[in-house]
Amino acid sequence: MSHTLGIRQAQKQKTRQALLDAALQLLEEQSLSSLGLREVTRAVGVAPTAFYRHFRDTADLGVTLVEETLGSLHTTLAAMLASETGDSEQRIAGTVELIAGYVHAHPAHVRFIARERHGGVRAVRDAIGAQLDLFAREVAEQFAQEAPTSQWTEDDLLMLAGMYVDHMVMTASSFLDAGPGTAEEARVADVARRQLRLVGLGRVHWQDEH
Amino acid sequence: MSHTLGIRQAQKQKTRQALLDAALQLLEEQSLSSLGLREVTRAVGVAPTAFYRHFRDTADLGVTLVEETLGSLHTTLAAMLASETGDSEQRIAGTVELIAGYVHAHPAHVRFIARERHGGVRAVRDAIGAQLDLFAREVAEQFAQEAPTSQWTEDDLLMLAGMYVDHMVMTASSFLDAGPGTAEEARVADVARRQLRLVGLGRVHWQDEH
DNA sequence: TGTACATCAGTGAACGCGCGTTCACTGATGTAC
DNA sequence: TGTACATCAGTGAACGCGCGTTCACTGATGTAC
Repeated sequence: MSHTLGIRQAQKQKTRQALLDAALQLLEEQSLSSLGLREVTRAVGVAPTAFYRHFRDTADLGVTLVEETLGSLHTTLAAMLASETGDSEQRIAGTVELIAGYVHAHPAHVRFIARERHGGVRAVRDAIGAQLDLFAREVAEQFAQEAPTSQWTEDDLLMLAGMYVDHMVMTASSFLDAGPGTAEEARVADVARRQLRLVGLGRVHWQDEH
Repeated sequence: MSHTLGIRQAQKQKTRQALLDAALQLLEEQSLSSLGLREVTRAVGVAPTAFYRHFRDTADLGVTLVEETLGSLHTTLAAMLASETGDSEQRIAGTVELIAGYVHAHPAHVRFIARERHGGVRAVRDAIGAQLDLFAREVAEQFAQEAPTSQWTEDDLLMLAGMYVDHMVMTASSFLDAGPGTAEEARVADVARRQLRLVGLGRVHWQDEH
C-alpha cells in the first residue's frame, strides 16, 4: 500500500534488526569488547560475511544499539516527565514504578547501557554519555518549570538533573540484579524511593542559604 | 633479617604482582571479559603457561584485582572518615579533593572498578558489589555518630551511605574521563561539591517530617 | 506486459593468526641428615 | 659445612579451534525501454 519499502530493502532491514537483537541477547553474558562478529551471525543464521553489509565492526553495531535503546526511551521519558503531576510522594512512587516497569520490559537494554556506560569501547561509551546528557537536559528543563526550582540557575538545574539521571541508571541496574518478583526487588524500590525523597528535600531547601 | 620469605616464594610473589600490574594496565583499554591470558604473560615477559602457577583464569585474576584495589582503599577511607571534622562546607571540599587525589594516584584502579562494576564477569561484579557494600556499612557507621543522623534507623543510614558511595564512584569515574589538570576536571569537582551539598541538605531536613 | 541488463544482500571457501590448554621438562631453591 | 634428594616456578613445543577479513560468486530484486 502506498509507499512500502522494496522487498530487497525490507529483507535487509529485517536481517539488520536480527543482528542487533542477537547481539543484545549475547551481551547479557559478556561485554561488547569481547563480542565476536561470527558469534552474532551464527546466532542469526547468516554467513559471517553478511555482517559487513550492515556494520563496519562490532563497535559500530554497539553504537547503533545505543541509539536504538536510548533514542526511544528519550522521547518516552519526555512525555512521562511532562504528564507526571500531583503530590511529590505519589510522584516518587510513580517514578520508581516507571523504572521498574522499563527494566521489566527491556532487561537486555538496561543491562547493555549499565555495562557499556563505562565499558571498554570508547565510541559506545561516548554515545551513551551523549544520550544521558540529553536526558539530563530534558529533566532540567522540566525542573525549570516547577515551583521549587523555578528560580535556579541553569548550572544548578543541570547538577540536580544529573543526580536524577545517575540515580535512575543505578536503580535500573539494581532492579536488574534483583530479578523480577523477588523480595530484593521490593527492597531496591524502597531504597530508591527514600533516596528520591532525600534528594527532593535537598531540592526544596536549596535556596534557604544564598 | 628475622623472617624473610624464601627466595623462591619472593620471586613467585614478584611474578604474581607483575601479572596483576600488567593486567590492570591492559584493562585501561578493554574489558576483563576480553582480556587474554597470553596478552598478560606477554606484557610481563613470562611463558603463557606460567600464568597457571598463579591464577586459574583471567576471571580469577580479576577477583584478586578487586581485593587488591578496594581492600586497601577500604582501610584508608575508614581512617579519613573518622579524621574529617569541622564545618560541612570544608568537609565537602575535603571529600571531593580526596576523591580527585585518589583518582590522580590510582587511575587504573578507578577505571577497573567503574568498568567491571557492571561488567561481563559475574564473579568480579559480585566481588566489587561486596566491597562497596562494606564501604557503605562503614560510612553508615560514621553517620550514626554524627548529630544530624544520630537518631536515624539503620535502614535509613544505609540508604544515605549508599548514595554517598555511589556518588563517590560516579565522581571518581567523571574525574577519570576529564583528565588531570583540565577545565573539565574543575567543573566535575564543582558539580560534585554542589551535589554533596544537596544531599547534605536532604540529610539535615530528613527528620522534619515523621 | 515483456525483455535485457544492473544492482546488491547474502554465500562459501580460503587465509593467516592468536587463542587457551596439555604435557614432559629444567634447573634453581629448599630440606634432611 | 657437605651431600643427596625433593620441590616447584617457569619453560617451550604442540594441539585443535574459532577468530576477522578477502574474494569471486549467485540469484532474487529493481530498473529502463
